[in-house]
Amino acid sequence: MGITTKEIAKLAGVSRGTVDRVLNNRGQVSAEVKARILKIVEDFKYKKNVLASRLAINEPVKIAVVLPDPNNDVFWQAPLEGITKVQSSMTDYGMSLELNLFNLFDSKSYVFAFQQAISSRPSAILLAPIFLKETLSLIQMAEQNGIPIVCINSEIDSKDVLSFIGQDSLQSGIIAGKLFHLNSSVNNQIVAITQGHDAKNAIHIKKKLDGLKQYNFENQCDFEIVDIQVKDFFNPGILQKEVDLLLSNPSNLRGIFFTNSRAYNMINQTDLADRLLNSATIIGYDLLDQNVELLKQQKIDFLLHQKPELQGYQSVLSLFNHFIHKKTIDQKQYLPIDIVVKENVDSYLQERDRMLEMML
Amino acid sequence: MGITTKEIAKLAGVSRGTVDRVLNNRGQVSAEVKARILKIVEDFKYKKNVLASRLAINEPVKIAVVLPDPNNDVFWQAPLEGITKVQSSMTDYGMSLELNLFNLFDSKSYVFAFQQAISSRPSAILLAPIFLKETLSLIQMAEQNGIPIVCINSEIDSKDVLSFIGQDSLQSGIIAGKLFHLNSSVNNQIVAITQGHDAKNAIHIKKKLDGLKQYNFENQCDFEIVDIQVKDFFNPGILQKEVDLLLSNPSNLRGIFFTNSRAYNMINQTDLADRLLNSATIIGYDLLDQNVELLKQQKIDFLLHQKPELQGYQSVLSLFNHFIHKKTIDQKQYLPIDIVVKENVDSYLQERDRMLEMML
DNA sequence: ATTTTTACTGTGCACGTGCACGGCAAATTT
DNA sequence: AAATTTGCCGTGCACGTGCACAGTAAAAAT
Repeated sequence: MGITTKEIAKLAGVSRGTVDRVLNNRGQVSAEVKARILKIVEDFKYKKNVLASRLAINEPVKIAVVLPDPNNDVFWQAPLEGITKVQSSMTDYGMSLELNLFNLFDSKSYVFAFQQAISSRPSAILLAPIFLKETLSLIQMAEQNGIPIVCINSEIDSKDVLSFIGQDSLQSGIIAGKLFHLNSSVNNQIVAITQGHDAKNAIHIKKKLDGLKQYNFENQCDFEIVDIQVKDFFNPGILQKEVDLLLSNPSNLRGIFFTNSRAYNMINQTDLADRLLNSATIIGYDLLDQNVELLKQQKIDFLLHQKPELQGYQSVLSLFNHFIHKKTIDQKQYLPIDIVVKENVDSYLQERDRMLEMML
Repeated sequence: MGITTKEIAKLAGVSRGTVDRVLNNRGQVSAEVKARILKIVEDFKYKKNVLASRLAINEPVKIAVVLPDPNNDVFWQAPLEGITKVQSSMTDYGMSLELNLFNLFDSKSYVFAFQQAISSRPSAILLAPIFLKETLSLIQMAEQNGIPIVCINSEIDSKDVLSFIGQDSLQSGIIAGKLFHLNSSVNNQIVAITQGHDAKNAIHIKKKLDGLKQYNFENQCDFEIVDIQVKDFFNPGILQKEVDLLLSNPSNLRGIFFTNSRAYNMINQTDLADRLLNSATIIGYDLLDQNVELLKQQKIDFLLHQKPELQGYQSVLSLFNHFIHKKTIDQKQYLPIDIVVKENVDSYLQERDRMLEMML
């Protein structure tokens, strides 16, 4: 295969130890010998054997994972699966994960989980920065302890973040606008439905709305975009009341934009779909089982896929490249914005399942 | 991290060699000792360290790659990049690639490349089965030599194929139908443009057409679907003549479906786009530079992305899992059918570039 | 002139697994 | 009873790299 340090040593007429010092910049080598060795390295395109290297180092890299508990919100099961599935292969390379789950609806538990993570002195923290305010100071704390942070799903503008892995939310809103635009109905009212809780904390949700408005503006669509904030997505009564309000006036409705992954809640717990009868375009997020079911029933027209498993996988892989392969990793890793319809949803589901199996 | 064979040996009161014989089913171990060892393996959930294992085996796995030369058709550059980029990481694991490129338009060179591949006695062959007739007997020949085959891009129905990695072409045609359907124009003529050369050999192109027709039928769209076979996609004169023919009669044109990746050829070398002025939906395949440019100029409305780099990457990864990790791999690995529009094309391009960097 | 420092370079063990070889009793054959 | 075979087990080297330690000259200091 490739040339080894031993062979380099023989060619250079020195011992392997000397070659090793040159390769790892550990000094203590005369200029001429160093040059001679580097020449050989160049000529024979020496690449270090990562297997042997990791085997020799044998010092574990611990990653602290700070994510919402999937028991509070199914969405977070996917990233977690992506992360844990890849774990088994990583242990060979000396990477281990430590989970610190928190309650999505309790900022206290968020802070606690984060502090717990820091105090375990990990090599890095893998974070879903749900609570905006609390996050910034916590990130600084990690920074002071020299612990790099990788964020997934929600984008945080901080230079102390090693990398963000997730979707470009603005662009995703723009796509939503485009999809509403494809429908050549004369109606021009678009209702964007947000969860009250999100509106406060999650900037990425706000960006989705901005994107929608931006598309509207740039393409002179003349859509009338109505923001609706629903306090409790799990309360059927409240949801039904919102639906009644929505459909009360003579219908000018062109589409509904669910900004989070809980479209299924409103559609399944109200008579929304029955009363609309495909007269409006419905767009939601994420391939949760219930959303997929509604997509196949044509009660949802488009799902925007955020590839949450891939977010988990890719974040771990990035840290792997950073720590093991010493590669530089991109500060922003925007995942593709997949447009999922009834006809291609199965292909995405298959990909997801296979990905979780194949992961190296 | 995990328990090692040495530790198992100590716990079982035997030497590491004995543990090794049990783990690798090499016999020569008394039943009681074997049971004792397996018990410990169970209890401590022993997992072999793949790094050390590969390092010790040190026997290369050679993969022969039989693909069209990208110089004949740009499309094939992408799979090749996916394959070669991952190569560097694979060498550590003892996998090496041997390229056998052939001329896309010359079946002789295809047969030659394949035979060349077989005679190099590789562990497996990675194949783009372009020429249908020739392929079947060649596959049998490989089978007789005990060389497994993985196919990409074009699906071959043969049980002698270890795995197919590519798109579900039928489903992809269905998606095209859906996209034409979104446009609520009254026009109902859809023109499918195929390259004469493809029509003869490539079953996956035929399947795309079948998919389009199937959508039309199942959703009672009443589209009039017209097949056009263009002999030479690289001859501007012929292309222009086809366009003139196409736009001669009073326009009932709803959309144009380019079944291969060469939409850019007809659009750039004729006045098609100027005369249509967005009155018809244009669908093409693949994110070639020129196609992307046309998408951004709104001269193409949708591109169906086949993720060719991923095809290359995933096929090598599958072989990796098969040979190194001894995993079973799926016989059909359908990639997702990505719907690419002006607004999300950049996200796909970014993903592509990043993928080629990140590959483990 | 002897010791100490400096500037290098070589040696050897470790990481975990694969595998060839050798050893050593007990069972079997001559 | 001696020789051979069989079944079972341990030892030791290899893979390629990291790293601690020892070693060896020449240069500098005493």
